[in-house]
Amino acid sequence: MTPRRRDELLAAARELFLRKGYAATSIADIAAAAGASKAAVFYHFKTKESIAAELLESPFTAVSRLIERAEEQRLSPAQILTDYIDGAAETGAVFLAFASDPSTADLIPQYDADAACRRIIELLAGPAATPADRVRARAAFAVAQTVVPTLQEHAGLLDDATRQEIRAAALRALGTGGGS
Amino acid sequence: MTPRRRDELLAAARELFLRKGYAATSIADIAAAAGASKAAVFYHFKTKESIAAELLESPFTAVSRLIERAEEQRLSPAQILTDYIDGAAETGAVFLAFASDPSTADLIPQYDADAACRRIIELLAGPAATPADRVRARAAFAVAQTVVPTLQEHAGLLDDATRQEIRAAALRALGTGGGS
DNA sequence: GTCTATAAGGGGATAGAC
DNA sequence: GTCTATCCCCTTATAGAC
Repeated sequence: MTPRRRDELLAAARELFLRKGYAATSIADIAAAAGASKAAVFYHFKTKESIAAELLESPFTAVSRLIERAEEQRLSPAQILTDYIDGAAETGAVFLAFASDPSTADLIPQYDADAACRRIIELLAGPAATPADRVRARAAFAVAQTVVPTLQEHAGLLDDATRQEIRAAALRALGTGGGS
Repeated sequence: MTPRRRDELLAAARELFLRKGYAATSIADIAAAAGASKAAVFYHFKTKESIAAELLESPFTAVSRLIERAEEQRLSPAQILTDYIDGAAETGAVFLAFASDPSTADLIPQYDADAACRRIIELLAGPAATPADRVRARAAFAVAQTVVPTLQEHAGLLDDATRQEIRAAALRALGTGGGS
């Protein structure tokens, strides 16, 4: 009932997609990293794409929900950044890694990480944003993205102090007090 | 004497590497984008790698020289960030794009963009850096990297005001006055 | 469920005509 | 210099034995 192998393959795929990118990772790479054969991969997953889709599903819906809440409840930039950073830290930065991997553009149309990022930046910039506002919003979002390399250096774990430090830097980059 | 075709191919390759990433861009893509055949690409360039190497050479040496100067003359974080952003804006952000494309890791050992980025972050963090210092240095560097999407939105041109805005956001993220 | 073997296609790269 | 045609390997994906 518990297909352990499947999880090992999924974990191997995640690690490789994060380190080498989606396009540069082959099914053979994934199989070898999990100590299995290529055919085993295709027994557990229909296509290479579907592996990416499975890895991305939960992180992507988390970000989507954040965007919805931000729009409906008019969350402040500080709240958006905090939620985004916490979510990224918890889901192991898969969303960010895929969003910044150009070879995954248009891979899974339902999970358009790039569009989600652009929307978040718009929300950070505010309703009547000037070009300068957008530059600052992009800067703040870029700081939030540093959870990826930070996670990699901290062996997949982000302590609270580090998370706060990233959040503070993002807010400073945004250049506001963080209020509504 | 002036092989125009070569420059067109180089320009097409740059555009595609930036948009889709190195691994996801095929020789056929490059040839089609320049209105040529695959064989034409291999007449002008020995390998696909060599195209990347040629695109990366000038931006990489610019960054290398910045690192050398920063080490020898003990440049301040503000000076390093300013130079880096200006250099990135001038070289069309090729360096940054390759540095953030995971599929180019170890492509050209001489041009290790990732190592260069880590070195710059160390220099920004300072000699006796705490973990928090490193987080802030990474944040500032991440802000500098936003020249990539910003250039893309501004059709390859960064006006002085925008450049200053990015620079200011990076310095705020770093959390210092920008002094020595 | 996992394997070996293989099909089908795309990738980088070459040969040779023009 | 540029093309068409081709080579060969690697990639995704499938078939079928165990």
